Amino acid sequence: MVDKKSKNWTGCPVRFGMSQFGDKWSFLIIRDIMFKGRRYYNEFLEAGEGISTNILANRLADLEFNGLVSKHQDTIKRSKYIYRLTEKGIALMPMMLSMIDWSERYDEQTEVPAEFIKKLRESPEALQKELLEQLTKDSTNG
Amino acid sequence: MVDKKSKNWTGCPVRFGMSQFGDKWSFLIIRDIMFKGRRYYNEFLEAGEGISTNILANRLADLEFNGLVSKHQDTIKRSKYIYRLTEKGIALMPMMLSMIDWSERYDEQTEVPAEFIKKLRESPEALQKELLEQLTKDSTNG
DNA sequence: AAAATTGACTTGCTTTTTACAAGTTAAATA
DNA sequence: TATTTAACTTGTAAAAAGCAAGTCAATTTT
Repeated sequence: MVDKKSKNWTGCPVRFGMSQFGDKWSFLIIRDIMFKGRRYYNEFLEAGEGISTNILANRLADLEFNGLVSKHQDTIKRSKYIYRLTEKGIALMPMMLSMIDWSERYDEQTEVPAEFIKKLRESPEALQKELLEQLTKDSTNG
Repeated sequence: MVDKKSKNWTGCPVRFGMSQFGDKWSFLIIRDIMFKGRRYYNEFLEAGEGISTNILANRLADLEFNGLVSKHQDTIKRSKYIYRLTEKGIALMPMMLSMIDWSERYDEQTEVPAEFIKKLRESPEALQKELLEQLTKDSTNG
């Protein structure tokens, strides 16, 4: 959990960030939506890192509560819920890309595609625009 | 703790990042060194968020183990230890600055100085260079 | 030189979170 | 009508965090 109760987590920007999305699983969920096109509870579960169902539900609720993620019923299949990044969530993209850039440098076993990293370093604006379109286009649902 | 045992945390850059610095306290320690000029155990303790002594020791050890932070005896007062960011740690600056930029936007009670945020948005290179000099100059010790 | 203090932890114990397995519920198929 | 799918919830054990107190070496003070 990312702290809710406790004192005052506003003010300092790093502390504020931590209170909004500052735990491992939140980052991974944001990654899944932002870069992997995942949008359903099920898809997050199958992400590979093995998050537990209760933790996932909890983190999605936190992220929604903090306004980073929105939750809507799927219009076609009403038993499903679509999770999306809000504008506030999408605005984390530069931070996420910086992290990716860093990890590519320091993880010897990085799996970041060479093409992606090249684009990130040579024309970050273009890459960001591309990713943003992916996030926004959104296949009619919700 | 930021996971040590468990499977394979390399590969995915977000997952890798989480394994290297992916918890609240680690971020706050990095902030303290990077932006507040703190370098001693004591100074981290007094940071205001109230980290426990054992957790602080543990996180510093993790960060050192991961090569983000270095630890050296203070040359003047040998009972003290100086903690610094390594190059690898310093390389997180763009990510930290992106987070600060984001928080300034979304935290209504942000305390980021207007001057700082202006510089960050108008001439990020210059700001980064300034901050870097602060980190590198380093008052003769260690 | 002895006593007190500083600085950086470590230890023990309680509380809070996380992880894992199993169960529930509504909606959509078969 | 009976299954299956999708998204959770609940219960419980294990791990991590938080808190207070204690250790220990290097200063400083008396």
